[in-house]
Amino acid sequence: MDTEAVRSFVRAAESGQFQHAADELGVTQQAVSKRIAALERELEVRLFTRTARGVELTLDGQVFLPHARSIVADVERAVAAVRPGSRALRIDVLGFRSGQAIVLHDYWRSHPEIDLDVVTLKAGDPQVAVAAVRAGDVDASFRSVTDPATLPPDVEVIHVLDFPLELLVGPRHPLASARTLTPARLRRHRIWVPGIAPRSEWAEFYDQLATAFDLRIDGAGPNFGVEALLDALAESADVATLVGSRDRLVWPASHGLRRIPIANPTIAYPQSLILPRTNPHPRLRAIIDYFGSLAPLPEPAWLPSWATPRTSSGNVGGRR
Amino acid sequence: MDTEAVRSFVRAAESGQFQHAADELGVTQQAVSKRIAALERELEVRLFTRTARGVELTLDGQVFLPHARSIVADVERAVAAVRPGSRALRIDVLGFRSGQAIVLHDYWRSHPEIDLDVVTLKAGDPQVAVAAVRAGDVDASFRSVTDPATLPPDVEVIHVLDFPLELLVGPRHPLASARTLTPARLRRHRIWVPGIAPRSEWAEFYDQLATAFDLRIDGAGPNFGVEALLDALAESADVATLVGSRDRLVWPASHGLRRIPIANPTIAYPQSLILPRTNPHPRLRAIIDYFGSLAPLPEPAWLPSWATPRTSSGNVGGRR
DNA sequence: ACTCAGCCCCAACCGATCGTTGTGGCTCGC
DNA sequence: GCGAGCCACAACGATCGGTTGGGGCTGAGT
Repeated sequence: MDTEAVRSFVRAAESGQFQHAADELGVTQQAVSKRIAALERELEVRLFTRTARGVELTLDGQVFLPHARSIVADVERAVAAVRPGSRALRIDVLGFRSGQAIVLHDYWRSHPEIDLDVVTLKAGDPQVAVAAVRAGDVDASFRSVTDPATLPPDVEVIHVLDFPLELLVGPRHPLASARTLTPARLRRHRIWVPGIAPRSEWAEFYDQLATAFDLRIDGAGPNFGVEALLDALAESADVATLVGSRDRLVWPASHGLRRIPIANPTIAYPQSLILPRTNPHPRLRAIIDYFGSLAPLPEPAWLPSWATPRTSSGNVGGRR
Repeated sequence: MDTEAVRSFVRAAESGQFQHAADELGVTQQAVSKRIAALERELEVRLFTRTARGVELTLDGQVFLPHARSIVADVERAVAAVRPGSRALRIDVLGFRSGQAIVLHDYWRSHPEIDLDVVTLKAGDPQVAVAAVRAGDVDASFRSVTDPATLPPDVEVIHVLDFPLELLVGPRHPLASARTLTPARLRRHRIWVPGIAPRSEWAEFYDQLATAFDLRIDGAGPNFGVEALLDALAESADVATLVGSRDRLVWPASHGLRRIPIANPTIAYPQSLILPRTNPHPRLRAIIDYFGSLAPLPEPAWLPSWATPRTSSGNVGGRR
């Protein structure tokens, strides 16, 4: 099916004349006639009754019209989403199930009129994200930035959210029945966070966390994927892991797993948005403001050394 | 834009290989390659990065993918809506603003998974509706039927709803400030219902109504459309009209018009569905049941002689 | 009553496009 | 280093999409 034909159909249905539709579309009336005929052939249905003064929708045409409008609108949105120049707001996240994606989805649900695209640059390396932002491939990248000074001067870093961590344990783990935990209670329990690259922000974060609360955090070992980790946790009586409270995992309930909040202090992982310093996408500001309006971290909170607790209005817009 | 190209894009994105997508679509790999290239040319954007082992979505491709899926789904729904054989449920109403259309819209909102199309056969003549139902052009027609015996035996008539009437008056009318009215209060006030064809169900209805309550109902005069009627009502100090409580008019508030419910007894206009006796659309039953579940008319109620008050389960499925 | 204007469809033509077959280049894995 | 498995490019025939030209139909105006 040719979407130009669908567009012609909509125009013709609106004006009741092929001629008029043809003029609007900049083609001859015969072309419109052929397009409609092709559409009718494909649908095996007559869409218009031809009269001496123009055309009139048949019943089937009447039914098809709203669908046709929907198709046209859909195509236009799709084109606008990728065509250079008129591109929708595009934000890079670490994964579609990550808390980053979840909060963006929440934002979109409360502002459905915003054309927002969420993508993942398949790279752990922050330099890739920075390069994509600078090149304009994405409008902003959701990352954790330990040291803004290492970034080039033409990107801006805004600390937008802190994600509290929760303990994820299987049913046989000694802490499984706790309603809530303090970091001190985690001492001497083995915490397994596979797949952490050395010298990454996560490695640094867990390093500081282990030191601060005297924890046993094990980042070694190969990463066989989330599924394997969950399976291992479900079986084990002594291994736990940490997850962001807003991360969406794959049906944790089906493994009998439990998520246990951590408080006093709350342990949070700080997240920033990397965006170009010049000509950032105008819609970005609204999203950053939205993040600012969300509930702040419960007190007391622990954050790694490179972050200060996000205040509702303090550092928005400034480089940290 | 060719929707086949979009479909190819989705398949290729899913399998990561043009070859595989081509096999599924029953064309050669070269054809898929060309289709994608055409898409990329049209969007002025690269959708895939070509690798030795297949293809991988670019950022733009990643953004385009959900839109593409949406387009494909949209097209499929549009085709299914009109293609003979696999057609969505289609119900004829008197007008898109009529109470009939409103209740169908309510039904659709509570069952959005049902593909439901609402159309209007542009004819007052019930015979046209009956013919359309018999021919299968529509699955059911929403009409008021005074005498089912006059209809051919292969259609079924089910009394599904009664629409209470309200008085519509301008601000200067003596009854304008009433909160509610009885039919007796309408006596000696002029009620104007233009555009009623002689010997139509509406004519018969108003005839019986006028006799029953000794009312002055004036059905004569040319009908210049709803707008003109509303304008006239807004100006006049002595003319009123009757409208269905669920009919949606064109911003009656903007004319300073008031709708005043009528009770003791409630005056209701009975509505039936005409459907084929053999092989009615299976989804129709659910809609009829939904109508049956709606609140019944408030008591006491007046109905024309050809109708009996609808009971919640009594006459559903039977010919009346 | 006749013409004329304004629709639409059909026919003929032409260039662009789509699909095919045949080839070549590229990168993995053996 | 070789072959398997991809994708892109080239050439070719069929089809399609557009245009011009012409004809039929209907309703308005003279």
